[in-house]
Amino acid sequence: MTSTDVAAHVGVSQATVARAFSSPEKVAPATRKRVEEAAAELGYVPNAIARSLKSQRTNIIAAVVPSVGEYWQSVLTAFSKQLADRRQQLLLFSFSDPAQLEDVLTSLAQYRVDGVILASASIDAGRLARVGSQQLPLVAFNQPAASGLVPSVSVDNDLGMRRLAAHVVENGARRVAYIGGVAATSTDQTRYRGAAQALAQAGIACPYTESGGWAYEHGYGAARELVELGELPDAIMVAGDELAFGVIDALEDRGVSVPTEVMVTGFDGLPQASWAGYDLTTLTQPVELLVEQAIALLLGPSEPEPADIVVAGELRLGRTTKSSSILESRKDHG
Amino acid sequence: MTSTDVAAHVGVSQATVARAFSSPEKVAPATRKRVEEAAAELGYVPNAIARSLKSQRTNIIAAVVPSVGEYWQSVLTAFSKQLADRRQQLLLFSFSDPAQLEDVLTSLAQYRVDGVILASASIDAGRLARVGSQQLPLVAFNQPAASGLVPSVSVDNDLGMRRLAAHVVENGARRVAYIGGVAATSTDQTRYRGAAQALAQAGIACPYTESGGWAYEHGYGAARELVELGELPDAIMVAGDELAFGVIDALEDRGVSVPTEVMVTGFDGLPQASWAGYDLTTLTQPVELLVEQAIALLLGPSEPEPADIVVAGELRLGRTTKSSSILESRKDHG
DNA sequence: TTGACAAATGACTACGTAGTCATCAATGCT
DNA sequence: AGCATTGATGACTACGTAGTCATTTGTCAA
Repeated sequence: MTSTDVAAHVGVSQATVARAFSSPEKVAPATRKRVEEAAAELGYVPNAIARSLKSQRTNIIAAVVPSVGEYWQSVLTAFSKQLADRRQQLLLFSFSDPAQLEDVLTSLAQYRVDGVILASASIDAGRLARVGSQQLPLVAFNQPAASGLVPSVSVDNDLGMRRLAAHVVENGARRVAYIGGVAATSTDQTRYRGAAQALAQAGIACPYTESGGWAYEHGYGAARELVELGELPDAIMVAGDELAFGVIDALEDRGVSVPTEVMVTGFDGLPQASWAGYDLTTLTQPVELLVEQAIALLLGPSEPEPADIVVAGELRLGRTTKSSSILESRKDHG
Repeated sequence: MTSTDVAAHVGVSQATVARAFSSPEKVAPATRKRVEEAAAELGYVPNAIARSLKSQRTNIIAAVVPSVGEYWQSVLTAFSKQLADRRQQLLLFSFSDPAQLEDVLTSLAQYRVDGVILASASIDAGRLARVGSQQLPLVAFNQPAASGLVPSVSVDNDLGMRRLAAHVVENGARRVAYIGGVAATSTDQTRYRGAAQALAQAGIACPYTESGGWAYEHGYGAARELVELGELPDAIMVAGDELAFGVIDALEDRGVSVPTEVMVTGFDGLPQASWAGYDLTTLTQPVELLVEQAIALLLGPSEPEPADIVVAGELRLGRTTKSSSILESRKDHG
């Protein structure tokens, strides 16, 4: 069913049918009505593929996202919602292994999308630069390594971790451990640096442990090791919320009470952080705002300049760092 | 950069360049090599939009999914992964309100996708039938109401709930309450019916409480009310895992111990159900398998027939229904 | 009444690709 | 040598739309 079919049915030209849909004001009301009725009757809907070929715009935004991880799922949700409001569609390219990225980017290139959201901590700078050198509008999402190479939107990892660090110090932590995700990623590095520097100002060291991933199990495993080594710190700062959930569960499984014996902080502000079961102290990322900025860069009037938009997150205070606990237990023992 | 440009550069016809990419075996190796080199040099990539227009296949599958909910996010992940393996892309259409569905389906129709996955409990049968009456391949995912109207793939809600019910009865439950999601959805109805019938066979009534949604907060709220009314049952069967997490947290917040005082079961088998913090007894949906079936129906050689594929889930036994507890506390009191 | 002008519509074409058919050269067979 | 066969390639065209330009119709003012 094409515009030509409808045209024949109504007795007008194909051009008029096309106009009735793409610029209705250019068609006489009576004609428009007849066209619309015929279209409805015949079940005609304009073909976006053909339109895209003609207009060189697809109204499709591609998102390249890791296929796992609570955080990325929530980001994706936000993108999908906000793009729908702007009548854009989301074409999803997910990958589980950075090695697949090459393939993904290749098939992405074929679709002539209007823009690309590159969201993953595990794309190295070289590849990033290569992708960015194409002419297609690109925005890196929460990927500190992108800075300078391609336009990017990120939460302020450094500031966020500093705030969290300040918070645990205020709450009496004197010995702090840090559990990271994947040490090779810039996100991990930036967050750790923020925490370490802030703690250093308070004269506190902050040993880094790599958990090897960003999932629950990684956090669980890393915390279990920490417990088994003995020497538990007053607080464990964790690089991401999902990791932190694992950390908390590992601690409590082994009879270590959170926050009474050890405080825990996360990072991301996932929905689950607010669940009563965890009630995690974390840095909530303003996901909706970040996504809004990313979309604005992509769909903005001009080509996105390689600017780096950094947005501050919001400190969420949960039960995992209740202030009294450590101080009191310190008194008990002192 | 088009195939024509490359052709001019190499000194062959556009047709040869096109062939070099779409059916390389039809091009002499030497020619192919020259074409590939020129393409690489010029940065030419075939235009999928134009190809789609010509071939009438987009290699794109649309997924219509609710924009919220842990369960749908995990389903989406599975689809995205499995479609990538088959060199298909996923075009995402999410909606937060069933009322938006009309718009979503309209814009979907424009994209001439190769198939549609309709995944939501909240599409009524009438609308479903209307969508199905289009000629485009469609599969309803976990949507019992679709039965007979459009091809569908679902987990066996009835059987699953029966198994869970049998399990809690074996573990000594005598009074059981059911917390549903949205009573108007067929998923909710099917699951409740399964539980109620299985329990009835054991002579146990199973009052239904609607929580009003499928999210954590809904479960939390419903359980809180149950506690405040007093009269706690031995077990609470919950229509979905995410709801169940809320139920568990609400109970424990109010000092009701799970499973010692009240057992809790979920449904879905979300990743979080395996997290140590919850360790929920639930029915794990074989999501990968369900997704595989759905894709097979869509991309299969023939038009999908309105068949209903129902796959059994797997019982996951967690700590939330540890057997001894209720029986022992019963003895203590008895 | 007629010229000027705007509104409405139609004819035509390009977007980039891939399939059909035709053409041409090289090879094998009698 | 002559002819059929095969492989490689080019010319041409359609896919469905929307923009350009030309044409027609209607309206208004001089």
